[in-house]
Amino acid sequence: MTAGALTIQQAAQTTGWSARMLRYVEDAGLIEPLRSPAGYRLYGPAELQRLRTLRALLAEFDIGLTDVGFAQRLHRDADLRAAVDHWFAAAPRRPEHVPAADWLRWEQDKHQRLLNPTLLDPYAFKETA
Amino acid sequence: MTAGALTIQQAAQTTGWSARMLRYVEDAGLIEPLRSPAGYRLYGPAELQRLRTLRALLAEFDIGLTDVGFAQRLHRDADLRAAVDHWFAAAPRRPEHVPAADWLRWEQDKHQRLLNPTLLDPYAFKETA
DNA sequence: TTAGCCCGGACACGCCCGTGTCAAGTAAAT
DNA sequence: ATTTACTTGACACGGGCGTGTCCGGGCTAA
Repeated sequence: MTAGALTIQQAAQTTGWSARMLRYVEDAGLIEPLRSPAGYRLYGPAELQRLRTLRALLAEFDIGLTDVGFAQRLHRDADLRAAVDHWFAAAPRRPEHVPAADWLRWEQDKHQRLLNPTLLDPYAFKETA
Repeated sequence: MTAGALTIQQAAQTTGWSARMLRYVEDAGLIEPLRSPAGYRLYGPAELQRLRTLRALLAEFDIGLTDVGFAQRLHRDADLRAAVDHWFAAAPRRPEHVPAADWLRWEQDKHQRLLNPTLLDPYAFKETA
């Protein structure tokens, strides 16, 4: 069995994680090793490489496992990705060279323009209970 | 002043957030309203709309503000985005129709193939202290 | 001027994240 | 057969997230 895949302890020492964390990473859905018939986790070279790069990723950008988990969700759930992208697309990216006061006036003007009786009042709030 | 932009309390009631949360959302870097000369937050229609869609986003997908914050980081930091994408690209997306045992053998074979003396041993771990 | 908003800062509190450790049961190695 | 390693499950605990609340001080409108 020492042939092709490493056991969790060996994988831990070879990647710098702890065995506990390897299970935790698996719970997070990030790296799910194969199992032996008896249920032992078997880490192949691909998993080991991914574990190392994951470590580097977390360290280099100071992010958490949950962040990568969310990125994975973003990566897989097209609806979520679309919704988030759409939200960012609505960002009021005011140009830096416009003084805040002027931009406020422009915002106010836009508000007036938006007060079209055929549209809902943008100030209204309906509780989505 | 009741003309074009709403004060924090009004914005809160009109969007369903609390004033406290509006400040928190601002701290998270997600929605940063303009300020009056005296420092009062001024929420325009764009901010209000974004606040509402943000609420819907969090509720619909059961995600947190930090998740959206991370998505924003992903959205802005090209290096981070590239690193994360690269990590996902290395995912061992084994096809579902291949039995685990066979796939393990394939992995082992790949491991053997990778044991090229010109490459680093994929099992090696160097502490990046 | 006085009542009512706003500001930043802080304390509090419950819940989740990351991590170690321990326990009871099963598999592997010697 | 015994020791070692793996499994799941749990308790613990420091830190951050999400949120309310209260404070002391500045702004604003009646």
